[in-house]
Amino acid sequence: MTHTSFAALGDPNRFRIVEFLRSGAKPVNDIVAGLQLNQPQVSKHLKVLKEVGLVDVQPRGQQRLYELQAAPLRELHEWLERYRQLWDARFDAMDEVIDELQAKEKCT
Amino acid sequence: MTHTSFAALGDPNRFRIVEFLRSGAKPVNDIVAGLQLNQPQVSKHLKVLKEVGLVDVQPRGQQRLYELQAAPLRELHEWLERYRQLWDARFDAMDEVIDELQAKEKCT
DNA sequence: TCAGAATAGTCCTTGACGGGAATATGTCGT
DNA sequence: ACGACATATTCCCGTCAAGGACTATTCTGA
Repeated sequence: MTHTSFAALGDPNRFRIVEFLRSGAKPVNDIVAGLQLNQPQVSKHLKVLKEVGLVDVQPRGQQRLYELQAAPLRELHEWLERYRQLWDARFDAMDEVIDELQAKEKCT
Repeated sequence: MTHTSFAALGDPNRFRIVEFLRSGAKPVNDIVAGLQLNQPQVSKHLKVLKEVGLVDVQPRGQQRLYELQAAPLRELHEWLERYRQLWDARFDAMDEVIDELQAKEKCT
């Protein structure tokens, strides 16, 4: 569901965590140190982000690597695409370009 | 701020209102009827959406037309673009295309 | 100016959320 | 098995936001 992802990103600290994870998977303590947050709250926020699918965990020794997941972000992006006509004057032109790209794709 | 828009869209009913407004500006009562909500809550949600800039009002007789605003949506879209590499294999190719488009733009 | 329609605001209650502090679980090295 | 480290969970509390019901405002038409 799109709006649950929005809700998760609506919290300032979770938003920061997501931005922090953009540069790659990180263990909890990196987030704690990088964003100056307390460890328990980071774990709690990560739990929420995991529940909505925005991140996934993968154990690495005694630490857990949290990594952004493509699917929900792609979903949000697609949702916003449906509103593109509201601001993008080149909307139609852009559409054509995308079609061209996809056509090229099929040739490979 | 991007995360305030996310917060506003995180509420299920506000999300529905935004989707409902995608087809164009509408008076409050249309939203009330279309989404089966009570009028006061719709007004309250619209107030929130207005505060974060997602909608704007324009009086029309005794009713007020609420309309989606491009700026915040474009902002969200741009924010998500920065995460595109996470899911879009054609990311680099797409980047080139965008550059080309912007180059053409300057020529006009 | 009065009635009625469209919308906004207020008061209240309730449930959810975030933060802090302390504690629990789990894992590694020795 | 033990100690140290990394992370998760629990409890408590204060705050905030959403919905319901009611009321207030503003505009229109007669």
